[in-house]
Amino acid sequence: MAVGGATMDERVPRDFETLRATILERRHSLPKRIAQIAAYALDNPDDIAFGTAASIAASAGVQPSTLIRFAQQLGFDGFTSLQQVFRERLRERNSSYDERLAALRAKAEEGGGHRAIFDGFVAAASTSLGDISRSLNEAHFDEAVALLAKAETIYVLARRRSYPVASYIAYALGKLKIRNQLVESAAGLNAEMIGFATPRDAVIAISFSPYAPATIEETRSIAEQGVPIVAITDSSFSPLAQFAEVWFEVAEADFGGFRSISATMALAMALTVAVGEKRREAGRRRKG
Amino acid sequence: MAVGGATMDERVPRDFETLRATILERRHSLPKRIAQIAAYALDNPDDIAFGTAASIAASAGVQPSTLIRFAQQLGFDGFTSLQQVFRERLRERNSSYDERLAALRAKAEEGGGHRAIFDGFVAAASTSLGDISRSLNEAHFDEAVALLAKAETIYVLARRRSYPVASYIAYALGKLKIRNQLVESAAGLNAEMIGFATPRDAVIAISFSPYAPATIEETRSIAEQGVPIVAITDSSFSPLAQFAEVWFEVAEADFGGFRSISATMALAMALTVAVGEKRREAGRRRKG
DNA sequence: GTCAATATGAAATATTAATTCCAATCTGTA
DNA sequence: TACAGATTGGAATTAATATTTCATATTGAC
Repeated sequence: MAVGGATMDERVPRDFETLRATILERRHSLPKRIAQIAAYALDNPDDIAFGTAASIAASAGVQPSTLIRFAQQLGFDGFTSLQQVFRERLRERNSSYDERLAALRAKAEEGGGHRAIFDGFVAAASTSLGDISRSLNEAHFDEAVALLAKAETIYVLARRRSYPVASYIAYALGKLKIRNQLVESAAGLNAEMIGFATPRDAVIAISFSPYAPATIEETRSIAEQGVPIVAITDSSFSPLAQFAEVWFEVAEADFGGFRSISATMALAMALTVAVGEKRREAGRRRKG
Repeated sequence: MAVGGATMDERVPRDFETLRATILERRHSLPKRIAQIAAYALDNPDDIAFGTAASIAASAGVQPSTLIRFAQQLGFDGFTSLQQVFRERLRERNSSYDERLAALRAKAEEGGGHRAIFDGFVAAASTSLGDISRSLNEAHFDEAVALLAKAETIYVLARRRSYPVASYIAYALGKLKIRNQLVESAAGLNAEMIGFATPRDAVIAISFSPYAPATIEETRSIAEQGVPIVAITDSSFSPLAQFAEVWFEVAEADFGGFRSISATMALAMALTVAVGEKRREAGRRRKG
């Protein structure tokens, strides 16, 4: 019908930035209450995204009907469609890193030069760090630190892609004078090495899909000896999770088929240093 | 009524992480359709935040009533209160990257326990990535890639703190089917290993202050054989710089006496993958 | 100051969405 | 195989929310 068509003739802002620009442009020609809700909308976009017409109107100090008139003045056919724009904004913000990564991937694939590859890895690392920073469970972290701090020897277990992390942990533990054993015998003596572990020791096991069979097997075996295990892995379905006293799920972004390990590294370093701190504290208490 | 009180007694997850943990914990004891919506919720948290019960149920392939039962099983009194948790998550996420980084750093500095240690390492890694992203010399990068791409064997040389980077490079080169040799003989045969290198090979040497003497010594020795060297190090005064055809200066931020290695890792991965790309291209040209 | 046009408030209504209910189906057990 | 209990689907009901309407107030031009 023609009436419906009429509203479509106007340029209805489809994204937040356009909407924002439109509001700012018309700001001075808007009636008082409409201007009031307009200002509120730009100041509290999240409230518009999630609130109800009634709750938003109340917060802004106007009537719900005013809110709808505001939406209509901008060319929307009601509050609901105006709200969509505010919701879309949140969704996009949220996925901006993923999109950036996707863009870089595309650029690298179509031959955007080496710089694109480099940027891609930096972006993957940043994304992973952001994710882990949001998702780390503090209680688990404390638990893991406590468990590792009281271990006589910390065994470190990892293969393939995770091996660099293990070697870094071993290096850092060594610098902190914490007895540790990196399980990586070239002579094939891993089983024997693991055999020495007792329940007074502890294990850090690291493995990501596709899980290196050797890591799984060794973790199982050492778990059966009653040695407590801290696992760093990539999903709750990981075979490591079932053996572990505490486990961390780390989601690393990938680029060009290679996953970042920055988040895992950051977690590993934090664990190591926190264990060192805790030991120092404990040592001081014993002496003092 | 007592029924209402009963639901409040249970620990209702108030934040997304707790909710997530609760779901994962009960995952196996949930009925089929409930488990289905549970998996959907964790995979598509944004949809839960924005959708209606009907739309979400349809996307997940269940009935709206199932969605409500799911919420109730978790202790919420309905879908609406479950949804609040998902919305809150989006609001929190929303704060900008820089703001969060600044917050992390502040918190880490004022020493707020274990979480602060973790935040400190994340902040250090993020800072380092930002720095390298700004300072990387593209021409040097291209040069290094060209040099490495035409090598018969790539020797990788690093000790101590840099060793994890070397082992990761070796792993990645291996996956890309690029012949390489990680110089790390436990049997003390490094000198012999290096002896095989010719000017048709190439070296990636990584070392940061305080430079591991072995790395320096081996790099000198291999340079004298006329093998071209790409170095990753931390300043122009680095002893590695003088031997290298191309060298990168990487400034890593530190926390608690431990430097990040995220930037070095990102550079290493980018170099590796770029070399792989270049070889693929060259291969195609030769065949086509 | 009066009038018309515009804007606003508040309640009524229409719409949409969440929740409940009950019959049907599945699952495990005797 | 029969049964009880749990689970599920789908319609009916209830609650909530957006929108419309209309009376009232405000504004600006003459």
